[in-house]
Amino acid sequence: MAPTASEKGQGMPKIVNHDTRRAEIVAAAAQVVARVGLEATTVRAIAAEAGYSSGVLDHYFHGKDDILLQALQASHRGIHERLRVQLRGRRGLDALRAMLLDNLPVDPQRLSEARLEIQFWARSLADPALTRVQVRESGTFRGAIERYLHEAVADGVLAAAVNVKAEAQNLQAFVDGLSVHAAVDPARLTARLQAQLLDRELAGLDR
Amino acid sequence: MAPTASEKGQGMPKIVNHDTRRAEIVAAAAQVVARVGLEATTVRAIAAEAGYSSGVLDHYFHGKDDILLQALQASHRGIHERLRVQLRGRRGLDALRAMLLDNLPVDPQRLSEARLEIQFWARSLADPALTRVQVRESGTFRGAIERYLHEAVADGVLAAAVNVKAEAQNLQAFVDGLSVHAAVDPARLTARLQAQLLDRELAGLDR
Amino acid sequence: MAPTASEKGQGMPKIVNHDTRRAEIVAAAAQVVARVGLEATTVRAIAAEAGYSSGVLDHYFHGKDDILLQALQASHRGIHERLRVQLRGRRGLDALRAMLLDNLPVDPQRLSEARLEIQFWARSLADPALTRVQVRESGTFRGAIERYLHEAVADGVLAAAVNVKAEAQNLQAFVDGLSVHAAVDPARLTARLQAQLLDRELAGLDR
Amino acid sequence: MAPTASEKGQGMPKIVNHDTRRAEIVAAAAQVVARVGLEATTVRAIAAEAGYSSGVLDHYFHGKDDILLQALQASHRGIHERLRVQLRGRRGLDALRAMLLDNLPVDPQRLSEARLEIQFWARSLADPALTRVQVRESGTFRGAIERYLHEAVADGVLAAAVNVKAEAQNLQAFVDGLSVHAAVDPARLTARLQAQLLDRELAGLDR
DNA sequence: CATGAATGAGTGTTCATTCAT
DNA sequence: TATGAATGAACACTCATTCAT
Repeated sequence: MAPTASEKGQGMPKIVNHDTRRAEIVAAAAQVVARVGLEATTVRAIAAEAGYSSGVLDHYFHGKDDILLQALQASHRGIHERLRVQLRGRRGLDALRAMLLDNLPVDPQRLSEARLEIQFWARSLADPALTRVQVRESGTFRGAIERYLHEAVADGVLAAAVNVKAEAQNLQAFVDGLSVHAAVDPARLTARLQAQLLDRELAGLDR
Repeated sequence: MAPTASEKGQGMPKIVNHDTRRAEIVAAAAQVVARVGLEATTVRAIAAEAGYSSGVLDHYFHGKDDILLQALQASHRGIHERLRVQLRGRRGLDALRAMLLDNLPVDPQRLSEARLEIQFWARSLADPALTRVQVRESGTFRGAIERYLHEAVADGVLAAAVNVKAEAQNLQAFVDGLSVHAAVDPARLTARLQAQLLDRELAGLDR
Repeated sequence: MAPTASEKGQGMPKIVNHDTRRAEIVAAAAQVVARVGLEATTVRAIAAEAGYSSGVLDHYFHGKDDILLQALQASHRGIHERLRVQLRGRRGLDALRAMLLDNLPVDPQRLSEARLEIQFWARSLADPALTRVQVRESGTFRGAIERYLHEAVADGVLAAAVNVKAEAQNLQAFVDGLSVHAAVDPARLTARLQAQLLDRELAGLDR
Repeated sequence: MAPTASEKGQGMPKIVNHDTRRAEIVAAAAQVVARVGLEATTVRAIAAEAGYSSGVLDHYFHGKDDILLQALQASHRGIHERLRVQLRGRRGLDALRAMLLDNLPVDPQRLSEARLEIQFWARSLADPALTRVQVRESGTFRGAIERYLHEAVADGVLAAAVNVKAEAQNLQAFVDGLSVHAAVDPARLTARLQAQLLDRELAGLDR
């Protein structure tokens, strides 16, 4: 079988796929931000993480802010894609629990995502453009929670009197707050404990 | 006759109260951090906010990190003091609700505190010393929640079967998460809405 | 049948005329320099102007300085060629006026040449190799002025007492100075005004 | 006698005169530009020339462009001041000759000024802000020439029929053009020769 | 004690150059 | 031959820190 020339590390043809390279660097940037924080993230560190020299970034991005914003958005896209696959065919409280659990730092990958997100929360407080991105993302996520709650009501699992919008907001606040606590103190808030706390919070819905 | 040493511009050695001066500068630092974020906070901006030249900081602190850490701790002390006064003689769910509401960004002062806190969450993820401060503070706060929950159980307001530790953790997560959301999108999460959401969350305890 | 080697994208070795390609790129470089100045001229901009990728330059030049020097010399050659055609069969003051007028930025092409020249004046002050080029070129031009002045004397149009060398230098200084002024402030120094000023300057010769 | 503490190099009081320091650095910048050209002028070279570290510039200027523009304007101011002193009480052709001669690179100081000016001509072709500065300065200078020509007419030294505006423009073009030639080829255009050429040009006015 | 001038390391960014394809 | 990806040095600029006054 002929080897696929598009595989990484091969003697690549002179033309590289820009989107691929961009994704590579953006992933490296996300790693660095999650590891050392936004403040300590330098373009040199990103380039080194990606295995390139600092100059490469110039070919694929419009400066550092561009890279960082793309790193945030790539993280969001990754989460969305994971959820899309994971939640296919599921609905109501089942889907809701899965989605919320997926947003907790219960494993290294999700911890990394949470750490990244927290960094950008801080920055977005002083950056209107970033604020808009966060507000939109947050709204999308909350909308999904509301949808699943409505399904639960339709399925008769939840009382029709439930204030869906308020409960959705509270669940989102709970999950994001628990993410912070678990990110700051992972030894105490184990994956198992996080799941238990989530279930307890969801149990509060039956009223 | 005693000379008024507090007058400015004298040639004689000034007798200043170090703690007072430190507190002044630390308060200025907290203001700046809350306003522009940790990344954009410069020692010159802090000095200017306090009404001094940048060099003064050298006399009272061991560098920028020292100032910032003290700013965080001063914010914590301020909150504790406010709660001490506010909660005197109160107990159970009444005290719990008051304490949690005090921790939400429902007015400019509390919004400023929330903004400051979020900045330090981000930084503490990459700074072990800061992590310890945050874990301790967080534990103290959670301990207070647990105490009030125990009182509620003792008063018969809450069922004895309630898992106090878990509920305390969840309430803290909820409050911190809501703080972030309200800080990022204050237009949507008004003070009134925050209070309603808090009451709804507390209502979930009655089970 | 002979294959058309000039078609793009062929796998076979391309037969290109090096001198033609060089001339193409050099012309592009001259355009860029005239438009944005030497400081802002990048090899990528030159390549883009010529319709090639930046790497091509490597095949035809010994670095950026080589391209720029050739651009200057190409501009000089272009002017010489234009004059050769334009002045064929003319002599004395008639030829002199035509030559000097040709050196003023009275139309877009000549303005471009003037702008290019001014850029290189600046650079030649700090680059001995460039200085030599400029001194030689300047000398050639001044020699032509002197030749036409001699012809004018021979034709009895100019007094034999005229100091040809001095007048030639002054006319050249005048033309170059006016070129700068017209290049910097083209709105004020219109083509028409430049011609009038030149004629006035030439009128000063009748003494 | 008590030493004046404001003298340079002394153990200066903690307060330095900002204007003095600025002038110092601007003078250093002008030197560097005149010596190596605008392109090769770095802030580090300017700082080194002034005897400071690169960071000082931050205290006194709004970036490199600010320094360079001030260097140009300082050169202009220096020339104006020198002329003001030199031309006091003089008028007509006498003042005119003195002013024009002062603008030729007849000594190291004036050569330096000419070299600086030529650098900025080049840059102003691509920098509208700089163009405005140059056009204004050029206009002021030409206005002075016109004034002296008018005086010469009033004094009966020059024919009333003289087109003052045109002659002023031509004299300015001549002086600037000769400045370039002398700056590029100082060995050929000695101070003595420049003066002779200027006198010859001025002689052309008598018509 | 307070000042603010000065330092210099570190940053993001630009870009001529190289070279595998 | 032509490409454009990759390099890495050089740059302007920021800023915490130091310290003479």
